[in-house]
Amino acid sequence: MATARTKPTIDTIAGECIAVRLRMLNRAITNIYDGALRPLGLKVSQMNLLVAAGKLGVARPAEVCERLHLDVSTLSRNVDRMKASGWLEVVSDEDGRAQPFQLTAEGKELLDQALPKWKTAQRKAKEILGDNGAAMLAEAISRIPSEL
Amino acid sequence: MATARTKPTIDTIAGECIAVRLRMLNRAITNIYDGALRPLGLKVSQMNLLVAAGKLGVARPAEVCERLHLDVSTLSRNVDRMKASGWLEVVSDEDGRAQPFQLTAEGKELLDQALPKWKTAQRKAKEILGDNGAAMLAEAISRIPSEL
DNA sequence: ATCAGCTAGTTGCATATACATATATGTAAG
DNA sequence: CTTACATATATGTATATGCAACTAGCTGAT
Repeated sequence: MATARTKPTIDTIAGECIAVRLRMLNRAITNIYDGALRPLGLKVSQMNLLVAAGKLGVARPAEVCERLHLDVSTLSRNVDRMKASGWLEVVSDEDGRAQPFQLTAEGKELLDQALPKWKTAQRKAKEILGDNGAAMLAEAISRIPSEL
Repeated sequence: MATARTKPTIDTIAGECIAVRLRMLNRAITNIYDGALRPLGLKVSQMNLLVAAGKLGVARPAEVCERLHLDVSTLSRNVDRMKASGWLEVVSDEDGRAQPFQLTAEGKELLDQALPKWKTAQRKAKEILGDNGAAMLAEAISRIPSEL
């Protein structure tokens, strides 16, 4: 049953686990942005994709996934919903397998409307993370091993 | 259409958004732990609850949620699955509304088996976050406003 | 021209997450 | 005691996430 060993196991993980803390912080921060964006019917995960599409102009799913460390199947369905909302549209491509997408005019407008809401959330997030925290995030991301 | 304003909006959010970065890091780190724990049929979110239950002895859902900044409805269903797996069990309580839970012997054993897998993942996570990053997480969490 | 293998996305399945709402129980005011 | 309110948890609905398996289209070697 190994019960005797369990207590130290619990203490070790509870006291040190990075995943537990990072996930907790992620929930709290995500809720702040989602709350701010809710009047627009937009979630921060979706705003993220609007920005990525805007940044790339024509966005290839595989490229977006690599940049965002996001599974392609996740992106596929998130893009579906956003196409249904009229914020993204597929662009035709030589390669018959490709499904590159871009912002629609509606998507652009939504992004502009999101900016003030985002600023409010961003300010709150900065209060929690501090300047060090924000800088650390960027550094840590640069150290994520690229897939394979 | 506000298209002229869209470009600066995109650049501002893409360059600075804390949520985008935190969520990206969260995905990457969560995948590391989930990958390490997969042979046990355990996810890091569930390990988190095993540890919380172990730490509290008898865990009241509301208390767990407050500590972990987790919605009660989320916890409710996560605990359901873990009861079904035989890792958690409900404890009887005076208050008829309460559904406090605790680790089963099986849950304790699973935690012990998880420890070496966790250590592997924790080492990889530390390489990404660094000591500063790990310390920052704890500080940031302490600054999350309590609900209400 | 063909077939084997690679690449790009999608679909099946399961879990995690949260808001809104519902249910059940406890508690206090009268 | 009954009613009104508060508390603890569960349920309805929707999105996000990732692994496995699948489909469709491209490419190169024979």
